[in-house]
Order: sequence, then C-alpha cells, then structure tokens
Amino acid sequence: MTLTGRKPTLAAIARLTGVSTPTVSKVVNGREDVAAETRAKVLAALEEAGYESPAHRRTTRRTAVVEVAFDAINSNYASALLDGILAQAAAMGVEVVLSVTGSVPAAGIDLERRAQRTVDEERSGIIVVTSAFTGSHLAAFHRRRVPVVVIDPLNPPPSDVVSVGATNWAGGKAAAEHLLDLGHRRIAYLGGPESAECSQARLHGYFSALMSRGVEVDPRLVRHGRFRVEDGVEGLTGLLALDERPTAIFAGSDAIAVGVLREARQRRIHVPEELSLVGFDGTALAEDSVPALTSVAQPLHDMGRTALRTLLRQARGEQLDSHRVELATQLVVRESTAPAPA
Amino acid sequence: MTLTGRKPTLAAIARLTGVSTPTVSKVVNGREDVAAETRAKVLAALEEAGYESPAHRRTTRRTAVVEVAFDAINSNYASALLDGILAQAAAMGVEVVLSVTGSVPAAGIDLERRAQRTVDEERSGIIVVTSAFTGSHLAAFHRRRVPVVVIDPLNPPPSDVVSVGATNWAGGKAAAEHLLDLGHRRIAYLGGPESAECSQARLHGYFSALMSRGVEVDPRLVRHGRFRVEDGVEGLTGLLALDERPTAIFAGSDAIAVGVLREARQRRIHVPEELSLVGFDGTALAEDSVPALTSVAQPLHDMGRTALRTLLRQARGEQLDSHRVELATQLVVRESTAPAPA
DNA sequence: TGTCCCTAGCGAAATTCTTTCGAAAGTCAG
DNA sequence: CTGACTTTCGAAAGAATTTCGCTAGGGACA
Repeated sequence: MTLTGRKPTLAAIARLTGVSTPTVSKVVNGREDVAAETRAKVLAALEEAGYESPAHRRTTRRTAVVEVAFDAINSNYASALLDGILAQAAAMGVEVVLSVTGSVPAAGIDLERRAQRTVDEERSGIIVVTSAFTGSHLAAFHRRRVPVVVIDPLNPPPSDVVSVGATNWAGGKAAAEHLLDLGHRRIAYLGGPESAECSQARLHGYFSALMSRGVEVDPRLVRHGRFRVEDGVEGLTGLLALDERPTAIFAGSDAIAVGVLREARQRRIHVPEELSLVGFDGTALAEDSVPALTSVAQPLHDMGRTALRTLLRQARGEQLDSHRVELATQLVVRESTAPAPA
Repeated sequence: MTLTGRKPTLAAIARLTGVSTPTVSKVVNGREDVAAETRAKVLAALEEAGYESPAHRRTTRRTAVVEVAFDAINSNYASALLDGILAQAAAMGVEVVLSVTGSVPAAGIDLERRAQRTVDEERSGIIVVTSAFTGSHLAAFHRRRVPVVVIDPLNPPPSDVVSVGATNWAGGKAAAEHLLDLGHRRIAYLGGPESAECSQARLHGYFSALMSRGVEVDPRLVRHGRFRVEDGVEGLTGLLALDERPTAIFAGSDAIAVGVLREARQRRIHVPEELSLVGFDGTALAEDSVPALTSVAQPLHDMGRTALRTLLRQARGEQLDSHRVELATQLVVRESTAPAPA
C-alpha cells in the first residue's frame, strides 16, 4: 500500500499503518502514551511518506543553530578552535549554542534529554571537542539522527562518527626527527590521556621516527597526563628521577611544555642548553613563553571551520567523502631546541 | 463584554470582536489579507484575553536562552569571562548563544534584524563584552525591551544600561601605589582604548595615587592601545624614545604587559631590575610569563557569573538594586616588580 | 485459582485551529 | 455608468489535537 500522491496528512499515515489519527498525532508530538512498537511503526511510515507537521512548516527556521560542547574552554587550544568555529558560523549565518561539559559529562539520563532537546529545537547538530563523551553518549545523538562531528576525540569514537583532527602522527614524527637531527637520543614524550587518539597518534609518530633511526624506545620516557600545565610540571619531575635523564622532551601540548619550562626554571635547568623542548599546538602560549617554544602547530582555526562546515554538510544530508578529516601540522622552530649536550 | 473564565479560544476572541474565527486565525498567523483596522481590533482583544496559540504553548521554552556577544574571544581575558558565564548558565539551566562581533560591529540594518531575532526567538537577553557596541546599537535592543548587560564597555554606555565590571579605579590605584612604595617616580601607563571606561578608571586610579604622593603626572608617559600584545611592544618602544625613560610601567592588561616583556627582552632590558612592570587581569598569562607578572587580578570568572545572573534577574522583571556592579580587584605581587634603580 | 484493582495503550468524539474559495464591497479607468 | 480588478472577509471543509473512556494484560491478595 502506498500514498496516492498528495501531501501526506495524519489521517493518511493512520490508514497506512492501521492505527487511529490521534495515535499518529501523539507520535508526532512525542507523547508518552504510545507503545514503543506502535511508535516505531508510525515513525517509519511518517519517514517514508515525508510527513511534515504544519507547526514544523510554520516554524521553519530562518537561521540554523548548531551546538558546540567543550570539555573546558580555558585554554588557548580551545579558544583557537572556538574562534574558528565562530568565524565559519558567522560566514554561513549560523548560530552557535555553546556549553562546557566538564571532564565528567552529565549522567546518562541527562544526556538523553539533551540529545532530545537538540532534536526538539531543530538544531542542525553538535560539535564535540576533546570531550569525555564516550561512544554510548554519542549513541544518544546517533539514535536520533543528530549529526555529530568530533574534534580530537578523547575516547576512541565509534567508527561511523565523523571526526576532524590534525596530522598528529606526522606532527609527532616531525617533532622527534627535529630532535634527532639535533643529536638527541634520549627523548621523552609527555602526552595527553592514554586513550586520546590524538595523543596516541603523536606518540606513534615519535616511535616511528626513533625506530627509523635505530634509536631504542625507553618506555620509562613516555608519560601520560591531561594536556595541562601541571602535567608538564609533574612530568619533568618524574623524568628527572630517572637514572639516565632525557636530553630532550616532546610535549603533547604547549601547556604541558609551559609546565616543563616552569619546573625547569625552578630547578635551574637551562632550556635549551641542557634540555631541548618541543611543544604541540602552536598557540600564542608557544610564542610568548621564554624561551619561545619550538612547537608543532595545528591549524586550530581551520579545524574549527572545517568541523562546522562538515557538520552542516552532514545536516543537509550530503554524502561525506570521508569520516575523518586531517589538516596538516607544521613544525615551527623557535628557541627551545638546541643541539644535544656532548 | 468579557470572557466568562476559561482559556481563551479563537472562537471566543472572534465573538468578542465581532469577526469570524478564520479572521482571528489569520491575524494570529500574520496573514496579509486582513485590514489594518480589523487587525488592530483583534490584536487588542487577543492581548486583553491573554490568548496563546497552541503552537505557542507547545513551543514554550523549557530552557531559557541568552545571547553573548564578544568583540573577540582569543584572549585569556575573554576565556575566563566566558568560562564564568557558561558555569553560571549550566548551574541555572540556561543555554548560551555565542557570537563574536569583531571590532567593527555589523551595520545598523543588520543590528536591527539581530535585535528583532532576539525577540522572535524569545531569548532572555544579551550580554555584551568589551564590544564596540555603541549607544545607538544598544538602543536597538532597548527599543524592543531586550535586557542587556554590558561587561567592561568600550564606549560609554547610556546611563540606564546595566553593566558589570571590576573596581578598576581601586585596582589602578593599588598598582600605582605598589610601584610608588618601591620607590618609582617615573611610572608610565599603557592602557586600552581611550574611550573604554575600564581603562579610564584604571588611569584615574593611577593619577590619584601619583597625586596623593605629590608625584607629577607626565602626559607623555600615558599611552593608549587596544589591550593587545602588540600594543605593549609599541608602547615600550615609544616610551624608550623619550628623553627621560620611565623606571616602571603599569600595563592596562596582561597582554600589554607580555608585549612589554617581549620588547624588553629584545632590547636586553632586565625586568624587574631595570624596569618594573605591573599587569592587569591576573590571567594565566601573568602566571606563566617570565618573569611572572605582578598583576591586578580581576575576578573574571565571577564577573561572568554575575553578568548572567543579573541579566536573568532583569529578564524576570525584578527590580535591580543598581545599574552598575563592581567586583573587587586584588593586587598579586609576583616577580616583575622591584625597587627602583638608584 | 479466582477476584480485584491498576496501568498502559489505544481510539471515538469533541474541540480547536487552518485553509480554501467564493462573495461582497470598494476602486479605478474608460 | 460599466466592467475589470483588488481588498477584505467568512462559510465550509479539512486537519490536528485533546479529552475521556474503554479494554486488555498484569500483579497483589485472599
């Protein structure tokens, strides 16, 4: 059975599915008193018939709205991404609803409500940034067909989630190679969360560089943190406790590198004479620190722009070329790296 | 004639005004084919009866939404404020629509549309942060009865606009007094835009401190910029060109101070031995710079929270105690200030 | 096992709102 | 004055929603 042309009405859908008109109305309006099975059947028919409620037709938004969820925004990394997202949003006439999740995201039930709200308010989708959203959290959005784009996921996302990032592996490799070229052999890595894909990729780029030069990887030289200044402080402290100290450190973020610098200054360790240091991100932090940080710059602004563009493309139902977009990183050499001490 | 209790329906309004139900429906939905006179009559009756369309009832927002407009967000100052706004928003279950205006705000016509949208979308109001919104821009919102709260206005706002800030005058006084206590007499001020109230207040706090100690104010030692790092660089360059150089600088923001530090390092001028430096804001920038900046800390996080709270109070129609809220600043002494060279 | 009561799920009927379409009244050129 | 057009409105039909009561399937309990 199928519809005989015409714009679909509730009554038509009702006939099609063998329920009453009121029941269809209830499904459309999200009432509770409809069995899950019946709801599913009706929703399928609605979908197939392309039904649009008159309220929906009326409300048709003049300006699209997207949601953006950050773990935290008090970092140059977050500011730069946000700046890119907002710039693109302004260019495309889209509004941005911003929220911070904190490292512990809302409980499941809350998350469900939030995802539902995104649907109710007819928002185009959500951009999730280095947030502790797990796969199951993302599923709440996925179930409701809400487009999601993740920037630098902290937890490995389901394979079908669209993500935007940088060439972290290549960046890690470039950083390590730069240090190797300067004659360093004991090179430590102070990274972000072990589960974070971006940090993982940087680590493996670093591994790759070491191995291709025949330098053995010492697991004691690899430490994980949370990309914060304090992690750099603690990281350096830990590394100095080793029998054989590293002569160079590759930090997984500029913030970590700043922490290393702070602790090094405290201990009267001269950078770069006694210790070379490479950061990651290429934010203003790298430029303003003393000494200025050699850092692997990520195109954070462009990543933000790309994320928004991708999200809207997804929302429009366009087929995406790839579920993963990586923008190029670039090693910027400043003053914090020097030849290894003899 | 009046309504006999009950929730008002279109039919009731129609009887009341002596037109047909369809005509009332058309007025409610803003159709064109209704005479202006009839429309006015019906609207009046709708207003009086307190009619709400079912669509409207449905749409009645569960969560309030506020708009936040920043000049730019790529600064620690902006991040900290935003963080506070978002924290309070999360606590109160309010959503935040964020946008950046850029230093040149949208043209008048666009601004009008934007203000209208705030009304259409039934948003609670707007928080404007150090933005180049002028009085006439704010008027667009004011005309529509949209609550506005301004944080650190760049242009003097109309007197009836609610604003949140810090005790800038006291902060400027404290900074200058600290330097005077260290024996400095030639103290420069590198501030923000001349029209910015917050910068003005800091400057006058500085004047006050100097004058109460009987130190003459040298107008050549006062320079204005835009709170950016570059303004610090240029500011110091300009000051060094003077016959008699200052021995201390009071910077209107930490970013300016960082610029001063950068230029000083470039020129091999030692801070604080040869030049003392006080910043303003007390952001992470102050803590991480070398030497760590003595700075007047603003409670940016709390200012953000207060702004949102105030806005919502205004939106609820509560009477505000004051059109101006100032939170206390605090001088934090670190390493960038020392006794004046002999 | 039977009885009672409760609840979830559904639809008939009534109510409310919207749209279509044609009629009445006004306007204007010729 | 006439005919063509426009504006404004409402009758009637159509669409969507709400109310309210029915029914069936489950416990709880004697």
